[in-house]
Amino acid sequence: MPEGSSESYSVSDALEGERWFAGLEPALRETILKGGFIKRFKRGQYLFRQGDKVSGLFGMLAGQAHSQAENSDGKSIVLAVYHAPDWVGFLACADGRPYTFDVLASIDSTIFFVPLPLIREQFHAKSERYMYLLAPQLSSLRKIYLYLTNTAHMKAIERLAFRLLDFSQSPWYEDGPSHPIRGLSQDMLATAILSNRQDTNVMLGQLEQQGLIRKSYNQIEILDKPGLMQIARMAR
Amino acid sequence: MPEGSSESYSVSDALEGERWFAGLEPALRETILKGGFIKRFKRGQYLFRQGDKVSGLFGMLAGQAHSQAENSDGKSIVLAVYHAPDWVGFLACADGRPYTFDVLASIDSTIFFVPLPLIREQFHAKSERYMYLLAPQLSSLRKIYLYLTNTAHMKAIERLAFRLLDFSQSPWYEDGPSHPIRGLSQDMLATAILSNRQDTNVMLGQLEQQGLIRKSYNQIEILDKPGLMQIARMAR
DNA sequence: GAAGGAATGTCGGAATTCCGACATTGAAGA
DNA sequence: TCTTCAATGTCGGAATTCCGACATTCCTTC
Repeated sequence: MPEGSSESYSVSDALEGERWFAGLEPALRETILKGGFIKRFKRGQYLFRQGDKVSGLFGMLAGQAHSQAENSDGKSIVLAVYHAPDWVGFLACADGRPYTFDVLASIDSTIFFVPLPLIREQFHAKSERYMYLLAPQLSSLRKIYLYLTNTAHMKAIERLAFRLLDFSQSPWYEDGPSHPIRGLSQDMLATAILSNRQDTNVMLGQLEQQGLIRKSYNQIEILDKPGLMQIARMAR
Repeated sequence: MPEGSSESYSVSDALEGERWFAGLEPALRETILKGGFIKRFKRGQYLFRQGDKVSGLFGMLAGQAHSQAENSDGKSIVLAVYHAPDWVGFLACADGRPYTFDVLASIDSTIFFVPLPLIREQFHAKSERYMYLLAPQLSSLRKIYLYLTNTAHMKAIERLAFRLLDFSQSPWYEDGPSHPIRGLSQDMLATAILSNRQDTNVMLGQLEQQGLIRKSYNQIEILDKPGLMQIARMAR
């Protein structure tokens, strides 16, 4: 994937594949493409941090990012994983309040940045467009309720299967391709399923044994989505 | 608490105490009060069910309701508790999609019902007002992220303390009074903290021993909010 | 006010999760 | 290539959670 070119047509191509962006009016899309610019993030570099003032909206062009939040003990948990061409930062952009969690590049990434003033001008100021900014958040809320309900009575391995599917897809839509999960250690994955590093390591081994995933250093690939769904009790 | 009178001035008084409603323009408040009506629900009666088409917005006048959702095993978990003068049903009213969870009266309740057509006419059709409908949802989303982060590494008793505080207050705002939690069995409470009936029973006994709560049949009263907050690691 | 069902209280053993310790492997930089 | 540090793999005992079983208490209804 050539991620060197910054001509607007390639950015456009990358982002048109994303449902939210593709659903905007052509003129608005054009304005956004003209008003934003490409930023590169090294692995571990923050797009924004918990408590930061809103800076804008981020569109993943290549690479991968993830969100995490810290509790009062200083332990952090991974909340979601973003792949190209997902957009990141809707919540804070929608209500203007500070970001509620960190988002950082899981691996070196290329990201299209749309500054807040442009967002305000195009969405907030034109109230009929405000809902575009909010719709993804409402769907996100529904998804979280579903997550809470489904994982409530699950064993750790079921939560693991559930989360692997979750992390390999867009946080906003159910369907779409399964990306490999890159740049996340088993330790970080463990925080996302309310488990621990050691048990997560063993459970990943079991899933690999069954041919459902392939794991390597800082990376997990989904091989058998239906198989994982069955373990995650999305069937049964 | 006299809940017999249905004259509009008393409904108005009851609902004015709620921040969202109080924040609307006076004319809009008046329209809502005129366009809605009082409904009474017996304990266990549903306001709406998961999958139902949106019917409208519900304002608690007296009593208590709670939301719950069922997983694929048919086990349900309690998600939130609503006291007067909380409003219920924002999410579905906001995006028009079916309700994502059940809401039912925990005890006999008096509720002010605002039909969907009126909501559409007053909020959706006037796009500058649409954000009023959405703001509570965004705050709800932030709260859930906070919840996920905080409860991730907690022991059951800490989650219990956290949830007792949660359930005794409005789902939408941090501050406000601590209501007693009524009509919820220890079994139902257990589902909300990912624990089981037996252990929840013992833990409630411990909290009562410490003078933090008072429990009785189907009811729990918060006696020492700061004490519970400390256990819930909202201090420490 | 008696009967029936739901909710609470209590035990104890099984299953699961937690977590320190230590060896091994992989990646990045000098 | 060598060094260093992060990530993975593996054990085993401690702590916690799960859950069947059964007695008791409380509410509701007839």
